[in-house]
Amino acid sequence: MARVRIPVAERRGALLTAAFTVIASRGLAAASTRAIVAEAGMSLASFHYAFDSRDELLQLLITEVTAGEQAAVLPAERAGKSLEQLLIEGLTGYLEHLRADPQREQAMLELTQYAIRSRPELAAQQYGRYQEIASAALQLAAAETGTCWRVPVPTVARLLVHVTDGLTLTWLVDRDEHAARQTIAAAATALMALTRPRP
Amino acid sequence: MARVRIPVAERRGALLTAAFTVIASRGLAAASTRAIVAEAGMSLASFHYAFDSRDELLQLLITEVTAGEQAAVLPAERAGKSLEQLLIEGLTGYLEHLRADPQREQAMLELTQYAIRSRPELAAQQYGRYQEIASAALQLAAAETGTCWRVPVPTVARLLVHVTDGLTLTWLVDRDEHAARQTIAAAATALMALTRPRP
DNA sequence: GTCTATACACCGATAGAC
DNA sequence: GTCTATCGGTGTATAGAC
Repeated sequence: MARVRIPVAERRGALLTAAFTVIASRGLAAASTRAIVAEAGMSLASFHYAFDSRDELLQLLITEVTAGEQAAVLPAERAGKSLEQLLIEGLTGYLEHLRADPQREQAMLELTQYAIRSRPELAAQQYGRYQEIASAALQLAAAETGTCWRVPVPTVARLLVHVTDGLTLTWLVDRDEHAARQTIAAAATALMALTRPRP
Repeated sequence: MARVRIPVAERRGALLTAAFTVIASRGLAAASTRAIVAEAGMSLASFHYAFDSRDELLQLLITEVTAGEQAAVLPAERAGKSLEQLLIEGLTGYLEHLRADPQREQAMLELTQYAIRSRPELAAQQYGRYQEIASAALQLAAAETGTCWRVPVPTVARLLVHVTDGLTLTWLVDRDEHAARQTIAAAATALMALTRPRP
């Protein structure tokens, strides 16, 4: 092994990255401490120098990875577009993100389920963050298109998160891009029923 | 142990049931062959007499459990109700089903993710079945309310499955029944945008 | 056919040399 | 601080008595 002194914070970061890589490529069940240190090129003992336990690493991984989620739902170029168009483009952008790295989203799902069983409050925090991101995007999109929501924005946000979750699960299962695009268009049309022009 | 001869088919059934019980209560990761036979009150050797491997049992469990899914989405009493009302009642019925046995749905999710990694075609079959059930329910509900769908029914069905998946995941995470009901109402309103009166 | 006993790989975690 | 070596435990699967 590479008998080199590495600051513990850096080691922890490397182990977190390695753990996510292993989970994404081979699943949470295969993410043993040994598999993680092999991925990171460290010895097994270094793992337990940086973390007390595998469980501690996984819990930290959940919070880290959730915090890193970006509001990728809003398209960059928004001028002159309708809200329905923004919804379609936003969801399509998410689909592209999913297609570009399916294993990443699958890893997120596995971590969520692990969290539900072992640390429910972490899972709740993760979903709270998703809903905040969705709320902000929905609010901004409405504001920029002279529209407002007829039901409370958090409720629409929750529904939008349902749609992205469903999109993720179903696409991971059947990889049917055409059906996914059709569904996105239908979802956007449906969501428009929850809006009205700004008075 | 209970040195009694049991037909192999019966043993397989008992092991499948026991496996699902263990997965629901303690998670797929905890569903070792030892845990399963303990739940079933058998010896470990009986497991490998009935199944070649743990993996074979899990694959069979996925197909069995999927086939047993019922179209619980349609309310029983439908006369004189609007389509929107039917959608609300159907989704609320699903929420009640989820609240009554959360661990069951969590087990289904864990099995789905296992299938995505190990036998994608099984997962695809599972979701295909969900979409068929949803399609049939949507078609019937529209027919009974003098309505028709403006987009292809399979597309609406896919969206509806997204909503139930999202409902499941988010509710398992935050157990917020009030928010779930608000979201169901919003989803029903939104879906109505995909209908028109029958000509 | 059904059991007990066991083989053998891998797990998380730690002791102790350096 | 970082390593190698090893502990005690559990995993899947099987051998062999009955």
